[in-house]
Amino acid sequence: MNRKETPKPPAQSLPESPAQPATEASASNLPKAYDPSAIEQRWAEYWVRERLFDVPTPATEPGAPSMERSDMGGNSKENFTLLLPPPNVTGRLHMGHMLNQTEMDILTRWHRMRGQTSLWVPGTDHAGIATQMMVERQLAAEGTNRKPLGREVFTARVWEWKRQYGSAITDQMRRLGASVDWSREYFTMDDHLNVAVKDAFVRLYEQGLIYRGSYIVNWDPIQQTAVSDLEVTHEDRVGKLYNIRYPFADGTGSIVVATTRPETMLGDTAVAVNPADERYTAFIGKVISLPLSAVNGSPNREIPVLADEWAQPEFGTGAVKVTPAHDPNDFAIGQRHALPSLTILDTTAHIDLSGSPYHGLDRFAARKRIVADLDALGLLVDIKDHNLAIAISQRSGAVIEPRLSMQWFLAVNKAPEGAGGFSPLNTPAQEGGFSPGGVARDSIAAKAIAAVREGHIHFTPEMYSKTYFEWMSNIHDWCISRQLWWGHRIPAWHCADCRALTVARETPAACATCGSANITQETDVLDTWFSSGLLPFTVFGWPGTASTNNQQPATNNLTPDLAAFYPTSLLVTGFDILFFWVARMIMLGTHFMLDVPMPDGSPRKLAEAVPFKAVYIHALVRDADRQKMSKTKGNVIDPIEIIERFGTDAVRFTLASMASPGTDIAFSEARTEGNRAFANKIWNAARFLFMNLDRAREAGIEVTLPTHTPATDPGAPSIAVSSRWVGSTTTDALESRWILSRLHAVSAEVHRALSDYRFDEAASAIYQFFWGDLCDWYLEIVKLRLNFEPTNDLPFPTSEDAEDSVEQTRAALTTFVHVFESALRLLSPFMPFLTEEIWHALYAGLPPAKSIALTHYPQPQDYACDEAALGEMQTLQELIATIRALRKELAVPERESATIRIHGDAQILDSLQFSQDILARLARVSGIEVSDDPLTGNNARSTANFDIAVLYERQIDVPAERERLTKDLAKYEKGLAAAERQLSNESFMAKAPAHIVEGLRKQAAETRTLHDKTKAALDALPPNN
RNA sequence: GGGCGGUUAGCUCAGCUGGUUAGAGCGCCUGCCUUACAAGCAGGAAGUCGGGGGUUCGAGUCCCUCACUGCCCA
Repeated sequence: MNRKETPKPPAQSLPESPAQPATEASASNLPKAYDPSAIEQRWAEYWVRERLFDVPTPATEPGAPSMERSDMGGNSKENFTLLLPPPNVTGRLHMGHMLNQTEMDILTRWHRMRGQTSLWVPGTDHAGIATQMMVERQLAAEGTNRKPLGREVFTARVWEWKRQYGSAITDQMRRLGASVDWSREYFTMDDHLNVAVKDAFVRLYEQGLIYRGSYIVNWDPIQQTAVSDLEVTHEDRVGKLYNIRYPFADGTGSIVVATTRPETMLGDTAVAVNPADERYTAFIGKVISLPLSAVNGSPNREIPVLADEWAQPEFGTGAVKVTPAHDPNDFAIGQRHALPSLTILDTTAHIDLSGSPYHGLDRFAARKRIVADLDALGLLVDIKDHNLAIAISQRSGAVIEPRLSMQWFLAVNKAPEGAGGFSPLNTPAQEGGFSPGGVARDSIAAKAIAAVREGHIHFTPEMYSKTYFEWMSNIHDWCISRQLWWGHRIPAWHCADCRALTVARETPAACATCGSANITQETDVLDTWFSSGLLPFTVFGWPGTASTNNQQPATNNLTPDLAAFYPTSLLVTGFDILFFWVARMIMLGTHFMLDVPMPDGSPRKLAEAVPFKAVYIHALVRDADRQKMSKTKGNVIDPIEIIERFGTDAVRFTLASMASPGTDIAFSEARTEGNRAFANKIWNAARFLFMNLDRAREAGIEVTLPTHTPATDPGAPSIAVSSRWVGSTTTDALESRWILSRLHAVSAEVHRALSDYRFDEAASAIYQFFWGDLCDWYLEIVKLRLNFEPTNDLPFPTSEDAEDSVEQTRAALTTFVHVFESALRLLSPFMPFLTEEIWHALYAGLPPAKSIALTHYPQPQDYACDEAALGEMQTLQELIATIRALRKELAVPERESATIRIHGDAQILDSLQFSQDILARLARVSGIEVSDDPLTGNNARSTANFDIAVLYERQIDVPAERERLTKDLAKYEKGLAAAERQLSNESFMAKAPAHIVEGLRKQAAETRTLHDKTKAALDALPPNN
């Protein structure tokens, strides 16, 4: 490899010269405690600068062998592709992002290391309202607003804002170590994406799936735009229910209506009662003189009483006022009865009724005045407290004002039309309204439902598919227009002469209907989610017709990138955008991509038209008290601040280890601290390794570092070549055979866990292995084998002994360094910074690959599994633990050695013979006596396999010992009783599977032994004091 | 109102298709500065698996029911 491309030597650990021998990784210049801040920035920059994770567009035709280059690491042929859910360009990194990106990064790094072409595409979203708000806030501070600036100047300001601040969140991402392909970074307002959005819009329009019409929409009076149903939240509040008397025009009486919004009475065009409500049947058809409705001194308007099922007899008085222009339900009633719609509120929710005394009043001020005036007229019957759900705009917090206005809709339940043909308003469905006729076959929604139902997209956790179906089958047409200036402007032009619409990809010169040049472009922009819903194929160049340099020419819209990377493998996201984004990507992806042929030219099936094959929905990150983080509560945890305190790796590891599907994460600083300790543990294990490599070098012992065969493809992982130590033989030391077997097991476990998105299980398996197995046991034992002054330890050294000792040290150190390097690779996707640092230090500036992230991920088949070694080691561990516990109980001073006496079967005694040195070191055993008889004394303990005694004069704490033994005895008695009950149960013996019965028998026998031994020990105990 | 979750050690959470005596991290108690690591080492205590009922040879796991709690939709 090109040495110039190796990173600048880490300040902490790498020697200045990159040309040091491999074994010169040195412990002397590594600080005792791991300091993440000293290394993270450097590696984050290195990964980006060296473009390590860029994936070029495949040069060959799709499906060619270059994409299936590797046979290592199991089933690694398929590409692994995923899209980063684009954060808002206005955003700042929060814990949700960090969890999301940690999970994606772990998976991407894992797949990459397994040899798959792994492409993770980053980008940011232009976030219509949010971004417009940022700039409007700036303008407000300057004492102006967007109106006097005009649209062009304003959008230029937004672009300027984006240029200045738009990379804040991606800069933060770099800090997380996200292994994305930065060369493919996009912004949803990029030119080529704009081309794609326009193209998609025009196609949908031509298919008759986009229509324009006047419907009730959720109107945000602060932003002065329509927002979709999804952008509205409902809050339960205590409001008032006003009962108002409406007198009949003929003076024969009155009817009392109930309403929560009296100010809208100015726009009433009817009163509705239920046809079955006998109280009112006589009134149907009567005419009301609507109070307060007079304008310019004219008489009050007259409105009818009509019958409609929607009026519920049990609600209020059973009679409801109907305001079609300001209530979705009333609008529906208006449609049914052909009522006029009277808009009495302007876009800022002020009364707009010239000549009325209420004209110009804000809706809430108008309410007060109207209620007071009604009261004065004696028409206010009463006011009651009433629980109601208030619709709030998610963005601005404004109370939504349902408003009748001209909007653009995407018909989701309608089959597309063959070609062209705008069918105006033939689907009078609307958001918040009623979608007639269910879901049409071939409709956008139908395909999206089928994609999941037929298993082409799989949700994890599974239950989210239920939520998805529930929503999809009740879906309304999607209001896609927004009255904003920032966003993809709708490619439609209005003709001032013939009023026809011209919808086109390129700005037309004249009206398509009458040829008039007197045309103006639609001022509305598209809902941000419309453009982000297209991303899974537009980021890969669809439709392939534009001439910008990012674009690839394509026939039938199949660009080389689409051929190579579509469908993407996975989407990782939170459930909060399941409908906003996930469902819409599925709808738009299946709709558009079904028209794009497969690379071999065959028609694309639904299975290959989906935008992704799997969706992993992750949890919400809450605070330590399980409270949802919110700015108003002030409990927001800033990931950057946490990272600065604990290090990125520790935070990543914490999130991963708490990420079990289905449950929210209560972010715990204590656990983060624990994982920082884990990082430190690894750091120190590395120091220990380096120290011994130093010593070996000084002693002239040559140790071969793990080699990696360089990858032939750029971006492909190197393969660790480990033949010497992988095939461990029975002549190798126990701890070697054991630790390799553990590596075998943990590799398998991590593979399984990550395949199931069980980040928690994968993290815990690695943690357990690295700390529990490697550090606590293997490393302690290997200390025995590392003998750099061979002759000193032996009473009568011979040259042969010396050679043996050197060989033993070399073998041990070689295994150690290989095991450790494997463990680093295993951990790397979870803790990329720490492992990168240590790995480079190990190779002393001459690493066999540019990054540990480009090496091979440990696979079970890389490590020999030695069942005998596992069993032997387990017994040894049990022996040591028992001796340690006994010593503690006998209060043997920590540093003092003691003789033990053991009673056990031949196998145990046999293995003991080879493990004397281990016992000596790990349990401070100075001598071993074998006893033919069982041991039950004060200083003895029993397990199912052996009895052991520590020969030490000091008396034990008799009462404490009695308590312990009594407790144990009770436990054994209980267990024994349970086991015997089972074993004497005929139906159990008849029906339970053999291995269960066998297991229980064995267990019962062991418990019996323990019980008897414990009983004996208890009996042997002298009386208290 | 409709739907979907959750309730396991002091805290935060695992526990796969029902199967041997329910696990982890943190915290807690005790003893150790054993030259990789005190962000450490060793030992230890701690759970009637929300209540009740049922199915089963066998239930933390399946079913019913109640309680509490969270979320989504209206």
